[in-house]
Amino acid sequence: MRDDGDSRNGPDLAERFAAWQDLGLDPHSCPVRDVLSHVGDKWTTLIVAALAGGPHRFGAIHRVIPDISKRMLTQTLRDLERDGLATRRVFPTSPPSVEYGLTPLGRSLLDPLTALVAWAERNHAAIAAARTRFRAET
Amino acid sequence: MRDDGDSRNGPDLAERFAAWQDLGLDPHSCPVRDVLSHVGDKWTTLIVAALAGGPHRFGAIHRVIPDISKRMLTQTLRDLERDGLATRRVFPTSPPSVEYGLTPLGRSLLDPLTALVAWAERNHAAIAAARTRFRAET
DNA sequence: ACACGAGGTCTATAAAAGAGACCGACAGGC
DNA sequence: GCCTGTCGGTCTCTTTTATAGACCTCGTGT
Repeated sequence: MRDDGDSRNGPDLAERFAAWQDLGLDPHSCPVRDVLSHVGDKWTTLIVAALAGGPHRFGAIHRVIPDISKRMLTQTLRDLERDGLATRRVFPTSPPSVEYGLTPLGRSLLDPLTALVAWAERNHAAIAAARTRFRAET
Repeated sequence: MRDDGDSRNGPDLAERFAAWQDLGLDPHSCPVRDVLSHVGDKWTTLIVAALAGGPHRFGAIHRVIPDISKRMLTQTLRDLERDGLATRRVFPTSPPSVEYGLTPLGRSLLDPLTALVAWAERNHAAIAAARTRFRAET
């Protein structure tokens, strides 16, 4: 816990960043980039949010996020399953139903994700204002 | 939806998510999606991390993130500037040099971003293991 | 005069996302 | 028995987005 009383974590992130570079500098072996590319993609966050309250079926997720194509929904769920963040359970009913849920690992992502979402909610007005200002200046 | 009371922030995110839907359900007007699509994109996080330690010049950022094309670097920096997260200062030297830095708003993003990066560092081994397992199963 | 480096832009190509038709199995209506 | 609809996908086609890399302008050092 390196709190120098300054409450700045900028240097913290900068330090880590420098460390990644020293340790190889190869972007392909950088786990942070690999992980963040997932977390950051357009649908992953939304789907994880949708599953945060409990397991949902494929159709239910689709209803909750209407503007995702089935193709992307399937793919994103596969990726989540592959990375151990989500579970996929098939019930041999007819028609078959499939239920997706978060693993403990997936649930552990909710914490930082919620922080990020909270930041977005706090600051979207400021961002919108900045955009308006920027457009006016050019 | 079941609530077994042991997942503290799961319901939190699920609640917010439900609230976004109640409040319009239009994904285009959802500020969180708008903001997260930025934060999540491949380069934004890296560039913000690179600027976390202080302002850097265009070429310096490029040297630190070698595998970004100039085109994407320019574009991502423009977006950060547009959204009020980064500043761009041109020095009339020759050849002209341009310095990019974070605004207070940009620095406020470091907090949640650091949390996310920390999560990625903590869990990338588990994710890699899950991937290996998944590949073996199929 | 020439090449060079800074900070870009432009173009051509590759990768990814989106729309939406289709599928296989079964259930219910007629 | 036949038609229709549902569920959880896959397949194909089109559009969007990213990448690589050539090129540009301007001044400077040699």
